[in-house]
Amino acid sequence: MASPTTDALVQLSFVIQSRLSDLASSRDLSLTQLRMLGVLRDRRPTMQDLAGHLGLTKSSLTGLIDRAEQRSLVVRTPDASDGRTVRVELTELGRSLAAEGTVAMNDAMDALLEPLSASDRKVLHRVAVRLAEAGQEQA
Amino acid sequence: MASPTTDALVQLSFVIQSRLSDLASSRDLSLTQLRMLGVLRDRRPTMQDLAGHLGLTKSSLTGLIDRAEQRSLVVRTPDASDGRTVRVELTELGRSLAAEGTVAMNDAMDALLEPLSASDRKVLHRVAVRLAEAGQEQA
DNA sequence: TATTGTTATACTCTATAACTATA
DNA sequence: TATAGTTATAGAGTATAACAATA
Repeated sequence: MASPTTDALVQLSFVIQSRLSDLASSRDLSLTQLRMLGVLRDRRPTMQDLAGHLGLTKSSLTGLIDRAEQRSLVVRTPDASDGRTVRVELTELGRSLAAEGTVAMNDAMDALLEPLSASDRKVLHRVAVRLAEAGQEQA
Repeated sequence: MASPTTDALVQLSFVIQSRLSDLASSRDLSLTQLRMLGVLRDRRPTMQDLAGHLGLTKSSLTGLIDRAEQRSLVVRTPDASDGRTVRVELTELGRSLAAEGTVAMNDAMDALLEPLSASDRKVLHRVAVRLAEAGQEQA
């Protein structure tokens, strides 16, 4: 048997992912696309950097950006200083979808956390920050 | 901007999913297949029930079980009392993989939680149980 | 008629390997 | 040669709609 804490944490992560997935697909986005839009809100990365942020190979990213570009969510722009490099940025449409997605995410998480006491929320916040940092460093 | 708590929780869920994914793919399983094996550890469900547990359509499940059956992880068995119904159960190989996966999951979660104090773990446990329950009821 | 499951089809996501263009 | 990105190819996962078999 899985330990009770393992089980609860894993289940919670599936609950969160499922909320995010629903929220994305109600806007005809995949979860990967929603993450990608989120990353681009404050960056104009190269293809390779973006692949790194999302944990994808460069060829996977090519396809992802192809589909997003077809939908006018992002554009590829040449890099002035290196002819091999391509930078990706949001279009206006992409930016508004990204902003909308962020609001929806906050609402969904607020709803999920609603049953918790203020002190539990505080602890959860602190613990989540710490674990997320530790987890991403290791990866 | 996403609220700090939303951000941390969402990131944490991605960290957990990524750990689980790694753990699954090191055994040549997808995360969905690993979940499916976990569900079958203590059930012998119909195709439809299993689809419900995993949040998939019946046709998606047909493909998933086709692939798992080709790898001898599960078997389809006819239901004695209803000729339309198919039940799915683990093979010995599937059962040992499922058990191994559970152990690996516990180890991975223990490693992730290692930096937390005992009291933080206690709160996290209680909160995760509560949120996971609430989240799954709603779904 | 209603239910259970499969098939046909299509699309997204992902990867590996080979390729092109630039440095 | 090395790096950035794309293309070719393949397979998993997912869904919708049409179908077959059973109830």
